[in-house]
Amino acid sequence: MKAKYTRSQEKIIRVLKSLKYGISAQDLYAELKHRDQPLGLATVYRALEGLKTQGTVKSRTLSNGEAIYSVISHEQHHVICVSCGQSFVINECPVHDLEKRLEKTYNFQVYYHTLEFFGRCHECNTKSVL
Amino acid sequence: MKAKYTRSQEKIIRVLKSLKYGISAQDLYAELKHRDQPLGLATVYRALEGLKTQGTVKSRTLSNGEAIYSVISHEQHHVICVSCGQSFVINECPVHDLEKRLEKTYNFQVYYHTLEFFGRCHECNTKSVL
DNA sequence: AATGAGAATGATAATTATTATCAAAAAATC
DNA sequence: GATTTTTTGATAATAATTATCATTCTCATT
Repeated sequence: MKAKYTRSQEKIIRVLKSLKYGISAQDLYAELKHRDQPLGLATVYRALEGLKTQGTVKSRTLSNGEAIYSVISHEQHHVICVSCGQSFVINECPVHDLEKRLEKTYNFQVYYHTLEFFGRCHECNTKSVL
Repeated sequence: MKAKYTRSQEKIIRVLKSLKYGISAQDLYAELKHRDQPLGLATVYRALEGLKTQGTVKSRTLSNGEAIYSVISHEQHHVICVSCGQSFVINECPVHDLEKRLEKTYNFQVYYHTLEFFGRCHECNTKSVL
């Protein structure tokens, strides 16, 4: 287990920890510039990639292809409407037992998991929007 | 609830049902051509989008940004190595109770959910690959 | 302090999946 | 059968991500 981060990674961790929700790489790039801690876009991507493989940061990919990054800490899952795209956060999570079992069965070290429910929100359902 | 599909959508459903695992839009496009049922690429995307909002098809997005589509039927979740990218299929799923509860709490119609565990596989862990 | 090897960085080009556009073809409706 | 609407396909446009490569920084060793 190494624990050293590059300067870029440290900047990024600081920003991520200051945010309540995840952020895209592009927005992170803008946010760093805004905080007078600018990093090249390529560096942002590289640093995030590194943090991800080290298990410090997690990402979930939206359906438009952009990835949302956040530090691995508080569990936070989502309910997403396939019609309007709006998403709610949920905090319950019943998979911890399964997680433990998977680690044994597959000899796999689990860093984090994602759980997302897709469907239609009340509004889109009543509007019968397609 | 309408249930009519376009011709393209029917072709696509037929292919998806014949596959044991999900497939990307690009590969689906190639597969359709290969089966002498060619569709334009734009049509493939459009049809999938439609099937998704109707709740017939689900997708999960890989970290490289490409979306994997499959018919909503058998539950199938994944364990994914953040280092080598390999993924295993798991069939257990302990979230059905939660799902029912969410539908009530949020007045949300859940079509499907995704559950993915990210971490490092045994091989990458022992190799200490970064 | 100077040096030198290797890692990290940044500007930019290249890649790739997806979406938008728009005219032609097909289906549905009258 | 004419017309209106929907679907389709070729292709251009978009946008996120990755590759390239020259430059800069780190830091161990002299």
